[in-house]
Amino acid sequence: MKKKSITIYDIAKEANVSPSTVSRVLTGSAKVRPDTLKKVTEIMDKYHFQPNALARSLLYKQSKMIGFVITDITHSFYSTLVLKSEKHAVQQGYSSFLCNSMNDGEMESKYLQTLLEKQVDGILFLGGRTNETDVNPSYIKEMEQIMNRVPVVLINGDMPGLDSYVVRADEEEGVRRLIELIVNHGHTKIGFLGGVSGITSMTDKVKVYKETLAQHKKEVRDEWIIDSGFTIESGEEAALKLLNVKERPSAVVCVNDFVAIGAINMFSKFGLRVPDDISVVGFDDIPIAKHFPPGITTISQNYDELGQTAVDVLIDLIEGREAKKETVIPTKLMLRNSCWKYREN
Amino acid sequence: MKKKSITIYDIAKEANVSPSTVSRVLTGSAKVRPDTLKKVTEIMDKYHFQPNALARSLLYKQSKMIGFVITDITHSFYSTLVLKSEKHAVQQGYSSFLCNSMNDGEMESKYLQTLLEKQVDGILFLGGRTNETDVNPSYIKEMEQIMNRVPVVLINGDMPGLDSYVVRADEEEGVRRLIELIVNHGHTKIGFLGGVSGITSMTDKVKVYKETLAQHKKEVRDEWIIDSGFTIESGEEAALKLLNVKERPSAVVCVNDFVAIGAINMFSKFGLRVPDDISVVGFDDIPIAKHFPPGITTISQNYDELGQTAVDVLIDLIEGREAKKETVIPTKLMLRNSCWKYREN
DNA sequence: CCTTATAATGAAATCGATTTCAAGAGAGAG
DNA sequence: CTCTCTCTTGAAATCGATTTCATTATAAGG
Repeated sequence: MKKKSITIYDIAKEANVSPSTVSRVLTGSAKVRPDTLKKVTEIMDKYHFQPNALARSLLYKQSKMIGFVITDITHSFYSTLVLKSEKHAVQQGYSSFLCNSMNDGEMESKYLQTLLEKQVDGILFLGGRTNETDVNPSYIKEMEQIMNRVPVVLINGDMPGLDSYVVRADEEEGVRRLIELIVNHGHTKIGFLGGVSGITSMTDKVKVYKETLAQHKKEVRDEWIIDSGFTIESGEEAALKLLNVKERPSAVVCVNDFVAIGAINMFSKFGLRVPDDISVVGFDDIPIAKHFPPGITTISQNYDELGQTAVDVLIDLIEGREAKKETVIPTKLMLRNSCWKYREN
Repeated sequence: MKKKSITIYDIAKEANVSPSTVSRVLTGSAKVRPDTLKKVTEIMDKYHFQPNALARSLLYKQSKMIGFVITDITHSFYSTLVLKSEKHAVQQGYSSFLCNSMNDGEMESKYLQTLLEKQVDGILFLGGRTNETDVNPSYIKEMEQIMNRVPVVLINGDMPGLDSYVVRADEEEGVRRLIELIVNHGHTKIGFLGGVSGITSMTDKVKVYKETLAQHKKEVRDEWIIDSGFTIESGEEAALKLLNVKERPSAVVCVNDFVAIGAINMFSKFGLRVPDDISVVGFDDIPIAKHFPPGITTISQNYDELGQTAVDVLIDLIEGREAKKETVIPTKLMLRNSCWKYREN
C-alpha cells in the first residue's frame, strides 16, 4: 500500500529552496525571509504536508511515545485509569501505545520488547506487572534491564524486589474508612470477600482489615475471609461459601466492586436482601457501582489524580527531572445504600 | 533521560565486523559464517541489543503501527472491542496507538494528525467518527485526505458522504429479533428508549423498530420513542419521560444496555418491576448485562469476530490486498430475564 | 600449486528531518 | 563606489538499520 508521502525534499524542490530552509519553516528554528516563508508555507498547505515523526525521533532520540501496560482494558477500573492517563499524556504531547497483557506473562514480555524496539520514552504499568515470580523467576532481571533503558512508573501496583516509581491510591485508608463505617453502623461480625492470596491488592487490604477490626475490638475469624478472585463470578462464589459458614457476618467488605456485585446477586438469590439483611461494601467506585441496586457504598480511587500524577512522574523522569519514588493519592468514601445499620434477625 | 542505547555499530565494532554483517545476523537476510554468527550473537545478547524499529520503519516506509480512534474507552462496548481488536493486531505484528476522542471533534483532528505524523500504517475507527458535519463541515475533506494517505476501516459506524470500509454488526437483524421476541410474548405496545436523533446507531435501529412493528401490525406511536442519549443517566431520563405518557407501553427496546440499566432503575424507583410490570431489552451485551438484575435480555455483537474481521480488513488494505467494502457480522440474541410475557395490570 | 568459482564480508547509499558551518546576498556606512 | 557587517540560505553530516554492489577470502578442481 506504501503510498509515497510528501517529504521536505519535495517541498524544497517545488519551492526552489533547500530542505534546510523548509525545515526552518517547519520548526521556526531560524528566520526565513517573509516571501520565502510564504512560498514554502503555501506549498506545504497545498500538499497537506506532514513531517515524518519517525525521522525526527530517530535524530532526537526521543519518540514522544509512551507504553501503557494493562492487564485487562475491559475492567472499568483500568479503562477509567487509561482514559485519564492517556488524556493527560496527550496534553503533554505524548502518544500512547496500548498493551493488554491479559495476565499472560509471556505476552507481557513480548509487549515490553516491542515497546523498547519502538523506542518508547517511558512505560506506565497499570496495576503492576503480572506477578509471576514463581513461574518465571527471571522477570526481575528482565524488568531491571527494562528500567535501565527507559523510565517506568507503576499505578497501584508493586514489583517485589524492584526499586520502582509508584503512584498509588491510599488503599489502607480506604479499607479503614469502610470498616469504621460498618462498625459505626453497629455490626460486629464483618467478613472479607474476594481477591487472591498472594496478590498485593488483596493481602494489603486484608492486613488493614484485620488491624482495624482489632483496634475496634471486633472479632477476626479466618472463615470470614474468603479469597476467590476479582471478578463478578468470584464474588458469587465467595458469597456462596460465606453462606455455608455457621455464624454468618452481618456485613462484608469486598476486594472490589465486581466482587461486591457478585456477592449482592448471590445473597439475593438466597433471599438475603442488601442492605436489610446483610451489608456489602465494595472498592474502586467503578461507574456501575452507583447504579447497581441498591447503590454500592465504596471507595473512589480518584482516577483523575492517579492518572495525571503517574503521567507527570513519568514525564518528569523522561525529561530528566527528579521525581518522588512513591506518591500516595487519598481516596474518597462514596456513601450509598448497600451498607446500613445492623439489625438483629 | 536519553540513555544512549546500543546500535548495530556498537555491536559491529566489538565484533570486528561491519554493520552490514550485524544486520545480516539480525534479519537472516543472507548467510554469515557460523563463527561470525556466534560471535555477533553473543555480543548482542551480552548487551541485550534491540534493533531500533524507528530506523527500520523509516527505511521500509511502514511502521507496523495502527491507530485506534475511540470515542470513550470506558464504555464497556468499546473497551471489549478494543481488547479483541488489539489482541488480533498484535498477533499480526502490529502495535496499537490509543486515541480517546471523547466525542470532541477538534481533539479527534489533532489525534488524526499525530497518527499520520507518527506514520501509522492504518487507522481503525471504533464507532465511526464523531458526527459533527453541522459543526465542522470540513471534516469530510479532512477524512478524504486521511483516507488518501492510509487505509481506514470503521467498526459499527459510518461516515456520511465518504466511501469507507466498514465492518459492522447486523444491528437490523438484532432489533428485529428483539421486537419479535417481545411480540411473541404478547406485548402490543412497545416503546423505544435512548439514542440521539441524527446519530446513525439510533436512527437505523428506530427505522427497523418501526418496520418490524408495522409488519406485525403493531401500533407505532411517536410518543413511545424517546431519545435522550446513550448513558445510564439518559436511560433514567427516558424512562421518566415514558412514565408520563398516558398509555404506557408494556415493553421497551433500549438503544443499548446502559440505557436499559437506567430505565430498569427508574422503573423500579416508581414501583414498576422488570419484567413483571414492564419488559426491557437492551443491546450490545456488555459484561454487566448478564449480572444486572434481573439479567438483561439483549443482543450480543460478537466482539471477537467484529474486532478480528476489522483488523484483518485493515491489514489486507495495508499490505495491498483486496478487501470487501462492507462486512456484516451476525448478532446473537441473549435470552435473560428482563423480558417476559405480557400481563394485564 | 595455481586457477576459477563460490561464499562471506565491507563500503556506501538510502529513508526524512534537523543542525552546524560556511558561503552568498544585501544593506548601510564611510 | 567600495568595504564591512548582518541576514538568509545551502551543503553536508547525523540518527540506526538495511541493501546493493563490489571486493576479498575461501574452497574446489585441474
